[in-house]
Amino acid sequence: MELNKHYSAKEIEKKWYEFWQNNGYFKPRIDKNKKPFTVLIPPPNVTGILHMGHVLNNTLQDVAVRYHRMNQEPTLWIPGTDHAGIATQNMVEKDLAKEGKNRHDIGRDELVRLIWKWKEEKGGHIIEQLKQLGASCDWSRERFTMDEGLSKAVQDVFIHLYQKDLIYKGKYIINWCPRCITALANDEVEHEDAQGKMWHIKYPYEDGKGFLIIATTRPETMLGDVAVAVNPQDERYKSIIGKKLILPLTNRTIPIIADDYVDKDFGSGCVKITPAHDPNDFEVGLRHNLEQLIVMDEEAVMNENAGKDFVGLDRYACRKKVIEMLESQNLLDKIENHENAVGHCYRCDTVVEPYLSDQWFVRMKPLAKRAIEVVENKEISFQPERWTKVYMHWMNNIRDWCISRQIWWGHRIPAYYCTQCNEMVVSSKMPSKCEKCGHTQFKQDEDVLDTWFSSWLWPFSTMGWPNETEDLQYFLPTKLLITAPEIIYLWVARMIMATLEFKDKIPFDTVLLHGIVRDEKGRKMSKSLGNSPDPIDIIEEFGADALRFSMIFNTPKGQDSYYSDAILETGRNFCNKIWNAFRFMIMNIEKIDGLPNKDELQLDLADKWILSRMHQTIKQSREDYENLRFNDSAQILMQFIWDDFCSWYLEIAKEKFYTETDISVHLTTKWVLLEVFQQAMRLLHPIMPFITEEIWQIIKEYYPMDEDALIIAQYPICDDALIDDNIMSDMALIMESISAIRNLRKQVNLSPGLEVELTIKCVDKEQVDLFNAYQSYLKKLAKVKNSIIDIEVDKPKSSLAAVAQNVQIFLALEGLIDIQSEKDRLSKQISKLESELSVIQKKLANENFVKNAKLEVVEKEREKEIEVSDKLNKTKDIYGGL
RNA sequence: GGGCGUUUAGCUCAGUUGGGAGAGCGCUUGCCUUACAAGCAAGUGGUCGGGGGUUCAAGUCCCUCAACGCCCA
Repeated sequence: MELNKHYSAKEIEKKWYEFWQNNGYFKPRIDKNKKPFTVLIPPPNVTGILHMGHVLNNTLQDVAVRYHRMNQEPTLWIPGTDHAGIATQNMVEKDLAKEGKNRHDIGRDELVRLIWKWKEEKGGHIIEQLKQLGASCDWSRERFTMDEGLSKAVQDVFIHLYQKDLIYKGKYIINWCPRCITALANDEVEHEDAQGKMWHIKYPYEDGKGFLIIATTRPETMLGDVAVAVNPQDERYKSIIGKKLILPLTNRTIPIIADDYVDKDFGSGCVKITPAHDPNDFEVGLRHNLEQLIVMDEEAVMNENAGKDFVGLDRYACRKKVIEMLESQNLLDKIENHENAVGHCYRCDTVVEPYLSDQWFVRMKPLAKRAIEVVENKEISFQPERWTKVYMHWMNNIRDWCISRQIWWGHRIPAYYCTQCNEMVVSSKMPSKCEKCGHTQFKQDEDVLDTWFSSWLWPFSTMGWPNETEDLQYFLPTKLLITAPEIIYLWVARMIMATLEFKDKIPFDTVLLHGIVRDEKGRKMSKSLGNSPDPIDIIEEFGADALRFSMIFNTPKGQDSYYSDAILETGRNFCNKIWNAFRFMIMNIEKIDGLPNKDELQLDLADKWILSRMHQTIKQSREDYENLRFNDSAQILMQFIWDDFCSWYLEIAKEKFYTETDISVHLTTKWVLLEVFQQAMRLLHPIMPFITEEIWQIIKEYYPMDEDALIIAQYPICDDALIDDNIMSDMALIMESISAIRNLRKQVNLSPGLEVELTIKCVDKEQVDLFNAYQSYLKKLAKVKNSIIDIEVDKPKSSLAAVAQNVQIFLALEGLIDIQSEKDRLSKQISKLESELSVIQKKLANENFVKNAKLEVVEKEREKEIEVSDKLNKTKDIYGGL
């Protein structure tokens, strides 16, 4: 078999993805006696293209899914996309704008038709990209939030909640994006600290006797002021409550009122009240029965209520003009710098405007109650655990959810108004007759629902709800949700509430929250910085496996991930290492006919050692996968494959293949190589699915295995009986000795091929036997020609020496050593050992330590004392002998 | 203003009930040794942010200070 010297992912990855898909391996193998392992994809935006955040999120999910699938659990990963109301409509409106048109020119039906067309042609591109990444979703269950079934779910939920009085319509202050021309929910607003100004404005008293100073960061809203409020406890202002002020730039007079909401210590202690343009003022206005004067339109342009000087001005132009006019009238007291958090639309980054309008809301408090309980009683757990507090804090202070959006793309609100008497009916279809006035003409509510209003149903709408399906019975609750903390409120918390309300079940029992992907300087990746590489370019150049491994390896559980081209090399190099180890194995085993029976194996030290190490690795990797510590899993697997298997076992295998003549040794080595390699591929498959499937399938040609594909093969199970501590410690001595010899050689820059003679001074017969039995390892790995191995040996004159555990190793090199540098090296080592020993002895001399510490800790310390002092004496000995 | 988090090697970070400081990358040195130079081998490198406390024992627990980051108001 001819294999390339460098691993090339390109042809291999596509081939295996198709193989998996064509054989239905992504579908769950349902077994009613087993608990399924189900994962819900956080549905990406249908307009989205894959970015590094998706790579991290979906790789984590795929690792979990593949691990559990191999663990023979019925495993299901449900994929899909959401319709992303504002974002998707924006895409099409942008195209329209190029033709000089807007949505009103073409009308609602035509716009919606164009968006569907856009979606069918260009949407869902990200799904194909996820496949390139290797995502093993059950694509036969792919869902879209505007599918018929999911739309039915949205409608049913709306009607149900309305009937339970958990949905209401009303005129309230909401966050308004004047560019998207729609309402936003509180958590769709992103706050950024900005350096702004605080304007101190003089409001003259009606009676002409002086001014009251009002501080504001948004002077343009003063045109909508209907009062000024002070705190009733504020001694400074008690006497003026009830007096009237003249509102500058207008002809209106406004009252001074008292309200506890006012903070005496902030600004001047007097607050202008603008009920139609500030959420706090809105509340004050309700308490005092104040007028709600709207001075802006839906595009944040001042309307006629703002007065003739300002009508038609954009909010910022208006602000400028207000300031200029106040200044010219000498009504501006002072201007201070002031930092405050400014809300921005999460879709288009426009500064949002608090805006009074008619909207639909979900009453959240009643829904939150059980959602708090299931987290409190640990039915649902967040990992890392600290997110529990974040969740609880939000849930305990939850506010009503504004769900209506003034756009056209989305689920239209199932509310109908009689065109005669305006009676409202919430219903799944248009009523035929008004129960109030008998009229037969109705008009549907123009608004659509927030996209999250469909996403929060994802755990059960994807499984066929409102129909009572077998899927719902079997797969709900799902097991693991993997997502980013930024949508813990927008999505995670709401899914918990909805699933409890409509299915009386939790949606999932574990939520893993991961960090964000940053660039090497720690900056968030963003389009505007241009620091976000295209994952597809990376996959095409290096392969999905390399990308996946690098991401997993570099991302500790729950932490941010730092991406740079440098970390990609880890994955690429590891692929190449695996590939070449495999190539070496095939080249050698092809020359050996047959396979031994298991009972014919003649396992030697290295064979038993690598099997021991493998079972330790199996145990550890299982633990790491179970605990969602995938980076640790990646690390120990790399260590096992690269350091133990390649650097030690393969090197020893060379010696066996090249110099041993005993056929049974060759057969045993062949078997161990194949066994360890195929197991290693199983261990690594969740992280690197493609290269492992490729290699495993070829191994299968030489080493029969029952399974048809690695993706569904059994994940290795640790056999504790094969972890042999004696073997481990014998091998450790040999390995340490080899390293020590290599170190000695390096000190005098011996040419790498030159074979040397050694004297090895052991402490007991067992050691002598061990070194005698495995001289061949030393020969291959440390280029040792002959050795004198015994308990009583004369150390050669002028020799380099090293200590490995309690064994002294002498390398005779008469005339070659620089005595002084050797003395320097040894004295450095001696002082290190001395300080180590003194720490130990101090501990043991401490009565309290011996009295209080656990027995095994004290015992360990005593052993250490013997070990270190022994090593110290031997090193001193060598030093003295120079 | 409230909350959460971070601070360990030059860089990015692990370190799970307190008990001998680790990884990857980087750096130094020597090697194209018949799997791999995307490699091999040998090394260098840290008063675990400062201070205080609990304990026989603290990177780990408690208090405090500082810097940075995130979320919410």
